Amino acid sequence: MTTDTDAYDLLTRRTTEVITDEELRELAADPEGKRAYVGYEPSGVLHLGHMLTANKLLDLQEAGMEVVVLLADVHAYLNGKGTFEEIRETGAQMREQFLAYGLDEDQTEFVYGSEFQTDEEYVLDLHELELSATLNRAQRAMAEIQGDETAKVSHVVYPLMQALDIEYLDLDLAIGGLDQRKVHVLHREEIEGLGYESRPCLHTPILADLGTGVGKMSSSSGVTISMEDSADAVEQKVNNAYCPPTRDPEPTDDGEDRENPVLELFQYHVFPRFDTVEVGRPEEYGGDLSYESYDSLAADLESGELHPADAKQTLADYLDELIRPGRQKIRDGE
RNA sequence: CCGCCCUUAGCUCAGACUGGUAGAGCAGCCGACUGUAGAUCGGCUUGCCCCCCGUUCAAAUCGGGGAGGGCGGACCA
Repeated sequence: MTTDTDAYDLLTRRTTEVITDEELRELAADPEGKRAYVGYEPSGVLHLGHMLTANKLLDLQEAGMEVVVLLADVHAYLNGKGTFEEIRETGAQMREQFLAYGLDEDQTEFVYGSEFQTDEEYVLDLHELELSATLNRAQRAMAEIQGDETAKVSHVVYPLMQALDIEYLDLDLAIGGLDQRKVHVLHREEIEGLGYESRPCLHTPILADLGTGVGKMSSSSGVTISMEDSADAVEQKVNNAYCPPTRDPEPTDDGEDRENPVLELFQYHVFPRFDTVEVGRPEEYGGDLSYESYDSLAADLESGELHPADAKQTLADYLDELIRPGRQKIRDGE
């Protein structure tokens, strides 16, 4: 049994933005049976970015909400990710990996976009949106998501469909990384013109690039950690990560903001899934440590009590544990 | 449909006018230094020069054809 404030806390913890706070509090007052979703373009392997929003889904399930995972095959197709056959297939793999990661099969509804996005009613609503939304607006919403750098007509249809999905999946809440922000705002501002009600949105952070702490960790340009990675690969990637002993690294010489990706991974991936974090440390450096919260670990890293090298070794071990079931599943599937 | 511009290393581009089988910066990799990474220093890798045909002893470079990409083509100024 949870109280209202507990539910609100569960829903909003480790998010960077709530739109709007008022609407979310209303939802948190009675979350039981309410529906939330995240949409993913099926891509080969589940990586840390997917898992980050999945962690939020786990929070929502804990609060009693129903969770819908949209396997956005039509969206992926519109974004030039391959043929429908290929996309559907990777969608099925993705579903398995989400389950292996820890989503409860009985509490999670997996839906392919193509199951409803070609219904006549949907398509006609889409056309209505095309009529009311501005090209410029749709393109800006799409800018962060778009794969192909040359804008196609499909790219501008894409965010409009997302706006509609939130209605057609009968949701009470939309979840997404902060890169989905403009799409969600588009939904909120345009959907009412069709006579529907806009929904609140919750945005998770975008993890910083592992190697530099600058910009976002991108799966396309290489260094993310995915379920395909071996324990050794995880260890190597983590060990190569940028990790000054602080939560707020100095900006680069070019003035770009930097994060500490190692701490981010502790905060958003390790602590949400483990109650305590044990650091195995050689006697010569002071012996083992144990943490029950992200803050205490981060504080020790800043004070020098916890050396980055030990933090990294620990992080690699825990990430590997998170990934292991999915990795096993991938191997069994081959 | 017509016109102009672009296409060379993973990325941004130089080299083309005055043919002699290719360069820089960044990235990447390796090593040194730090009990991590970064910074710093030292070293290293990489190319169907978009494709085809032609001229030539010799073509990234010149000529022709083609492909892909970008931009433009009412009026006003």
